[in-house]
Amino acid sequence: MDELDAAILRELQSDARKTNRDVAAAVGISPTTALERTRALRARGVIRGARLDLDLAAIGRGVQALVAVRIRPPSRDVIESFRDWAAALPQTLGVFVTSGSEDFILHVAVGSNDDLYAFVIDELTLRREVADVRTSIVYEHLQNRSVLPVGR
Amino acid sequence: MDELDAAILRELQSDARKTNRDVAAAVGISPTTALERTRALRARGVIRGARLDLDLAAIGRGVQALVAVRIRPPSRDVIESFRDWAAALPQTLGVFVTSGSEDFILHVAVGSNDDLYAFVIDELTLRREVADVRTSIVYEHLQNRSVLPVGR
DNA sequence: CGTGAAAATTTGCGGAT
DNA sequence: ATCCGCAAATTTTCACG
Repeated sequence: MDELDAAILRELQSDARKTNRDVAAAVGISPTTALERTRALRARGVIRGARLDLDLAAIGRGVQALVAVRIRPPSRDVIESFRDWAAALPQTLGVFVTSGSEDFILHVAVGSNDDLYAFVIDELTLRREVADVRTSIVYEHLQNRSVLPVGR
Repeated sequence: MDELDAAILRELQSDARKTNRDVAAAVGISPTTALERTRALRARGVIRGARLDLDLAAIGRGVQALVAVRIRPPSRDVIESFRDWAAALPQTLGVFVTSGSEDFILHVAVGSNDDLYAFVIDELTLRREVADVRTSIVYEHLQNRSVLPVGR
C-alpha cells in the first residue's frame, strides 16, 4: 500500500469506470503496471467492486429517510436476523448497525411520503422485535468522492 | 424508462464495471443497443457515474461513526455553509441533511477511536454553529446492491 | 516496472424490422 | 422508432526483457 496504490485509488474513485490506460497516464506509469497494481488491490480485497451512482428521483425513488430502530431484546440472534431482513428490503439503500440509543439506522428510498409511511407502519412495526422507530426525512445526501488511505 | 432500461440498470448495479458486451448478453440484446441505451441513461442523468467500493479497514479507516449534529441557528446560510464544510472533510464519507431533532447526520470513517474523538471535539465542536453533537459507532454498514426503479 | 504484439471490447455507420 | 451486424478504433492483456 504505497504512494502508487493510493494514486490509483484516487483516480478510480473519481470515476470507477475510467480505463486502465487513463489511470496509468494520470498516475504516470505504464498501462501494464497500472493493471497489475489494480488487480493486486482487487485480489487483496482493498477494491471490493464498483457501484452505480443513480439519480434516485429519476427512477421514482425520490424520497429518502433515515429510520432509527431500537430492537428488543438486543441479542445476537435477534439483531442479526433483523439486520438481514432489513438489508434485503427493496426500499433499503443501506443498513447501519450502531451503538448508542438505537440499534439500527436504516437508509431507505421510496417513491413518496405515503410509501414511507406505509414502510414504517406496515413493514417495520409489524415485526415484534422492533421496540421503537424514529424517522427523519433526508432532504439531501452528499457523498464524498475521495476517501483516501491512512491519515487523511 | 422501460423494462429494458431497468434490466440494464440491474446488471450494472451488480457490477458497474461490467463490459457492455456482458450487459448486452445478460439482457438479451445486441451490444450496440445496450450501448445506446446505457448512453441515453447517462445523458438523461439517470446514471450519474460509478463509485469504487473500498474496504475501509484495508486503507486504515476501519472505524466508522454516525454523528448527529444540531445547528443553531438553522437558517439557510448557516446550514449550507456547514454542509459544504462537512462534506469536504477527509474523514467524511457522506452528509445527510435531515428533518427531525437533528439537522445533519455525518457518516465518517477514521483510523481509530482516538481519531474519532479528536474529530468530534477538535473539529466539529470548534464551530460556533454546532449546538449539539451525538455520536454513534457503526459496527457494520451493509449496502443494497440493487436499487430498482419505481414500486419495487 | 516498461515494451510490443495479440486478443477482446468499444463504437460509429448503414441497413432491417 | 428501435434494434442489429459489421468493421475500424481503442483498450485490455500477456509474454518477455
